[in-house]
Amino acid sequence: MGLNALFKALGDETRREILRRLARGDMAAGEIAAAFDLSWPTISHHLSVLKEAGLVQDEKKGQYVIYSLNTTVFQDIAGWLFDLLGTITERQPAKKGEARKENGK
Amino acid sequence: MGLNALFKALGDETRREILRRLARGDMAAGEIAAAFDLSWPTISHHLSVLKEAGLVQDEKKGQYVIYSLNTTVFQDIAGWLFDLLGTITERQPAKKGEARKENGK
DNA sequence: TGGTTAATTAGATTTATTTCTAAATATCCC
DNA sequence: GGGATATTTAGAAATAAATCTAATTAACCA
Repeated sequence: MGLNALFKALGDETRREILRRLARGDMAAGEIAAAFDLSWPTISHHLSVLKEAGLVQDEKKGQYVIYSLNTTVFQDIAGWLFDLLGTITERQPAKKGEARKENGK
Repeated sequence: MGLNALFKALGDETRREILRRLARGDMAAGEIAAAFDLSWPTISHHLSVLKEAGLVQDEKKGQYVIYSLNTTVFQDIAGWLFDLLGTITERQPAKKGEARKENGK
């Protein structure tokens, strides 16, 4: 369920904002939490969703947990996008006014 | 909430499969429903989610409702992706082993 | 060791989402 | 018009998601 978790993770404004901040540089969990008007456990939960989706990584550094963006999964998104757009361009465009009735298989 | 609806819509396997089929060509609602092991109302609901997100369009054609992919919103996804990746490349890479402690504002 | 700071886990609550069946609406055709 | 087909709307049930407070775990420090 890679793409599912990925898109679900991205379908939340708070999580996208976390990613935007991590794009500027790595941050500790508490530093991230402080940037939002939400409780720490809530942010902690969002971070775990992002981590499950492969969008971020974490690394324990003493008493801190440093989060960083994992850019490799963006290839999955791009790949999915290209697949879909590729499929579109493959099909022959019907002539204007021509009816399509076949639905292949 | 454009991106929110967009990513949420994409976070469902059934809906992504609908998009994949529409990428091959326009289809009537019933034709789509027939391709899945789900009830018509369920598919109808998924179609409305996709429509809300701007991923598909519909057009009434006699007694049929023909759905088609709306490719323009993919620019939104690509734009969001590029923004994020752009932000990453903007930041100067820290030298190996060097600690980052600033968090900009 | 004991206190303080950092972060997560547990458990509960509220709100969304997915899915169904049944009913309603719209269009076609005779 | 009236029946048949296509699709959506209504309403309900089950599951998942977002959020909170309280409690727990982990690491530092004096």
